[in-house]
Amino acid sequence: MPRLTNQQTAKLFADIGDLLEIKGENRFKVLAYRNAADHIENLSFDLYDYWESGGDLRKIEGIGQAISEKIDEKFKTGKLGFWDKLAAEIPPALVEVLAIPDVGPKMAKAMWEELGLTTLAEVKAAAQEGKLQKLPRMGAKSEARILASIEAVERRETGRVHLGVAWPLAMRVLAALKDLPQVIQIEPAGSLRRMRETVGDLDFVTSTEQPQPIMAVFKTLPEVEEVIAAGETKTSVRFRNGMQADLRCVSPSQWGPALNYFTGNKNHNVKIRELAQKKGYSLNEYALTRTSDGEPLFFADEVELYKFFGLPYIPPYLREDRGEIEAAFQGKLPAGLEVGDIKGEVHCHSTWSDGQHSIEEMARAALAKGYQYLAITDHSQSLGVAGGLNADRLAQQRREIDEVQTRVPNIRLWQGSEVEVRADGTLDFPDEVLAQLDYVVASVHTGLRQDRDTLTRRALAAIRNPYVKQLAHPTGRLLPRREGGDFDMEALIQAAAETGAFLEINAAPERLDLPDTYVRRAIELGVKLIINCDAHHVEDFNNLRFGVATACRGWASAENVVNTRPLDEFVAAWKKA
DNA sequence: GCCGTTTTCGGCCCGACTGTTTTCAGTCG
Repeated sequence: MPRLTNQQTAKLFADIGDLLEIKGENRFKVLAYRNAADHIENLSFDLYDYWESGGDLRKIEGIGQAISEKIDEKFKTGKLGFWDKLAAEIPPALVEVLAIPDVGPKMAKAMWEELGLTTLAEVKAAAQEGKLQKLPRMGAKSEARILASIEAVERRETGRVHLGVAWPLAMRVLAALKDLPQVIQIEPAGSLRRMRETVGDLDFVTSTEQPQPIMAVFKTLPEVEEVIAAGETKTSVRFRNGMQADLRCVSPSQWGPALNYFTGNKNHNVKIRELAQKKGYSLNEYALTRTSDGEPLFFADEVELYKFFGLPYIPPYLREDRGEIEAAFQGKLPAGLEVGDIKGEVHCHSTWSDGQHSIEEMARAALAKGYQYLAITDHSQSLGVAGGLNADRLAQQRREIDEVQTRVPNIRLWQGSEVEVRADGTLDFPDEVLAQLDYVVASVHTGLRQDRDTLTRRALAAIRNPYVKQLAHPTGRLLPRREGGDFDMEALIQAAAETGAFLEINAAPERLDLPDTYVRRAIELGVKLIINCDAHHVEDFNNLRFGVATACRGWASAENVVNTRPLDEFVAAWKKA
């Protein structure tokens, strides 16, 4: 039976939720399916493996009797009778109609029932012909907006972007607003503040007594293409790159709940609100209100808000409803780590292969970051497109590294290599060449479409090679869209735990690989993690914040990340079992 | 459909903004 990934299983139940909503099913039932989908997507282990080895599906939050039976049926037979029945009632293509911004379940249902439209293309054609206006509560303006949304979807402008796009944009907006005299506090919120690997919209929250002048500047930023909505306290715009951004203004006394509310994620907020309810309060984005007499309590910051519930401060990167509230109650939140904890890196490139800067420039840039050590790991011979080095050139490069070391003595330099794991599972250099290198990184760049067994065998061979200290970007994914190879990640993580090989958290924003959910699993199994920028340019060292955030989102602390250790201790950690 | 230190039944988070309205439904976050 074809195995399903967590993402595929989650999509199945999310789609069921969508179709049930269009059908007009009880909204809590709809919510239950979406909630189950969210939890499945966030699991730190593979659901299919868990099921296959007899794990109790109902132990997973959000999964009860009905959904566990559906998972069982789907995994066992590859089919789901409930889905087939539902799909016969409601055209499944409506899921993509529902994905159009400004089209919700009511509209999708009306388009289908009254106009017979079931696909994105059909809705677009109808909008162009002015037919949508025949629907109730639908005028020319709504029709035009829907058409514009469809075109944006087709240009792929409404999807999510990785942090390498979202972060600099958010920083530019912040820079333009933060010094305005009316601004008391301002923060980016939403998934960017949580440092999620991809970001859909940008959210900004500001505390002020005078929202209008701030929103006026926001609306006229050079990046703004269109003002979508502009009210008393909220403005929404679309930037030229297609991203939407919201600015919300609250008074300073409301800052704590507001920042918390707009940071999310949604399910974390729901849990916090449930806590409020149990204490006899109702929480909104402005205040906590006592249900009995309507008396509001204000919080000037998030620390005070969490404290009210008897909780320590929960950092934004943990707020994903992955058990952080329960852990906080038990005093078991991970300590996390910071950019400044990283003492060196062992995966970067120079002009010897596809890097933009010389070894000396890279060394000086790393030193300027305060690093104690750096390994230059240019590509190996078979990666021709990236100027991979053969054994002869490696020997030449060794001489240059030695020279640079004498000129830049305050950082320890190593010669490494990012060695290709070839399609047949062998490494790109024989052991006698690997033995001459100070540090060996193994990477699977090619053949990522191979089947699960083949791919997994390749990666395992690399992990188990005695000279390989680290597996780089283990899944091979490229954000925001290309999924990684179909590796048996559980097997890779276990092998890393057994051998002492490091698993990389590649900090390049298009990778962030290991993904945070696997980071968490790796920590559970005692794997030593390592964060590298995979720098091809001196500026790339600034991506470290994304890698550190990914580690934190996977519940890491400094002790789980080997390159938080100073030089001697780091070298001591190299020993493999 | 899920869930339970008040419960196996009866709850399930809340507000801003828009468009087409004559007081509010729909969508979003």
